[in-house]
Amino acid sequence: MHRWSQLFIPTLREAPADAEVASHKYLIRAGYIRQLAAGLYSYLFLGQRAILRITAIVREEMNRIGQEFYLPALHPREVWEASGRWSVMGDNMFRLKDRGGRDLCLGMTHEEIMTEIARKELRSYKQLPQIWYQIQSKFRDEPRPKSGLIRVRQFTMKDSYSFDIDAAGLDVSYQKHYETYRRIFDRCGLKYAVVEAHSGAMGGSQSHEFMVMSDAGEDMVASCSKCGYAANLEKATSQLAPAEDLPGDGKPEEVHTPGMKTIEEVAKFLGVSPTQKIKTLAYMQVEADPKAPGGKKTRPVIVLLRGDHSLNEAKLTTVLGGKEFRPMQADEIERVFRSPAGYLGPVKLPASSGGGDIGSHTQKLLLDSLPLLFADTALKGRKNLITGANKENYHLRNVTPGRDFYPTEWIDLRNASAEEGCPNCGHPLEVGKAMEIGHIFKLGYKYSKSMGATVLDKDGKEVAPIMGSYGIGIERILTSAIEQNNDQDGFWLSRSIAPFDVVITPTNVNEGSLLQTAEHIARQLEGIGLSVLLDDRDERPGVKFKDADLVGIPFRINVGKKVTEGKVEVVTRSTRQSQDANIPEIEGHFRQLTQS
RNA sequence: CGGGGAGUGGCUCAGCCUGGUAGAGCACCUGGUUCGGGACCAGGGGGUCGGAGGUUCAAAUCCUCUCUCCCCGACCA
Repeated sequence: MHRWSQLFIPTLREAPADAEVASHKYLIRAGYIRQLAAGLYSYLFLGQRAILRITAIVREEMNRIGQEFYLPALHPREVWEASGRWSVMGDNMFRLKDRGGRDLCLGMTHEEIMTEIARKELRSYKQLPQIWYQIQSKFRDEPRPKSGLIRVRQFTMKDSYSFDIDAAGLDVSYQKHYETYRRIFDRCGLKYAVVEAHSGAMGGSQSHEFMVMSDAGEDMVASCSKCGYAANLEKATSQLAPAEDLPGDGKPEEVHTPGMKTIEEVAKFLGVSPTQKIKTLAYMQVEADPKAPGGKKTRPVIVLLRGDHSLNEAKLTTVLGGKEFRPMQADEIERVFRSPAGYLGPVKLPASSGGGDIGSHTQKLLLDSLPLLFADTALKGRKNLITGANKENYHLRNVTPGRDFYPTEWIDLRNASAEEGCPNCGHPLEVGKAMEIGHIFKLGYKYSKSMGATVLDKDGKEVAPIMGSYGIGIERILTSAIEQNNDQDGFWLSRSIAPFDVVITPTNVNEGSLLQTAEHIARQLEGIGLSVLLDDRDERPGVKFKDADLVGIPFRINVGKKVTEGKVEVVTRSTRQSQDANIPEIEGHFRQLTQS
């Protein structure tokens, strides 16, 4: 048994001023962690015990489907050059040089290292499938570490990688992870949602995120309480109530809108709803091109949305095949639209397809740099809309898509929002903040092909294995548990991940009999496999109760006055329910408690 | 990187505007009284006021530069 008086559990009465979210405050106050620098934390005794219990669960479940490796955190540049990510990762990667001047980096993830092993060692389809995993530190030079352990620069990740001969095999590996993740998070006692995730530009056919709904989170999730639909807002879609069109059959005509630049101003001025307007957003796609001046090639990207909608940048990234984009600058807007911002619209705008006028000679020669015009599906089938006239102080009315302009593509580009209909069942969606604790991802051939990993298939042909990658943020299991289980006095963890199962609090250690009884109970409970923290400190009962409430241990036994009647109090931290138990029956009492 | 805030003992903070012997509460050490929800009394230890430079007879306080941390945004395979 562990005796509190001998341990280092530096609890704090007050939270440090710079802690904002519950998990940050309580991890510090409960003596789990201490900060070393921005985004870098030391895990003290209780914190490390909780982390160890979490990793034990993860390891146990992962061992059912995969094999644990241990990989270097320090990687040579060449491996990351091979996948192309040495440059892609930019400032997010910690980089250093060894004494010989060779470039190294600290691993942000381990796709490259695992694929390198596969490349060198896997020869035949007969060796597939493989699932390899590790539980290890990852390093990311975050632009802004925050919220205690939620976003940090060094953290522990369980990451696994699957190698299969074909897509059907990948489906199986993916499904195994899906189920394993559910088991892991269930065992950790978390309430979570599995959501469809944005899979990025590169070959990601399928991706799920495991999310804990929490205001401390950094993602937004749209969910339907009726049918269970849930998706990251980056990916979520919705059904819209039909919007009313303005009456008439007229052709586009200019209206004078002096100084009216925003959707709201124009709508109010003309007495229409923002839903009857087209919002025109001007972006510039940016691509590296050694031949172009400045090494960068740009192309205008124009996005049309219903006036009351907002652009989902993740969706636009997907449409652009992962290329970067940024808002157009004023001079670029003038050049493309021949109009200042505030009066932009798609009518008579040269674009890469559709029937609009193709402008000047030079533009024809630069087909490649013609603007891309994407229109959100919410505009499809609408008529008589209002939009900018590409002329200062003028807008156009009676604009009908498909007649007055022709988009390059109709595509879903808007953010779904609360109260819009679930795409599956139409029930109003809910949108809330969430913290990502796990992510499973079908990588496809990105790494095996770029790094040249191949095996021979049964026809003796060289083929690249198809890969998946699957991550769990170990610390985030702890932080999300605290975010969802805390009150004024502290937090409580599920027994599976708490540093101890039970804390025993003799109210006065100077009464020898109380301490002896507490020790006796401790030994008995350890006999049935519970881990016990005995608070043998010579402190007043109030202090010990406050600390016991603070540090996340799910059960407490008060050994006090009632010992004379042969009883102790058993308190369940989450509910604060207290029950008297006869000392000789304490084992049975706990057997029951810990089963439910 | 843009915007905002903060660095004074281990923690929370006052003092700064208006320059003049560094403070409080909690924590810690000693003794005593207490002992079921963060006790009380008495005594005590601990701070080059983030750092550098400057102004001044004199700087925690005024000026310049700089470092660090937090929050919002941008960013986030």
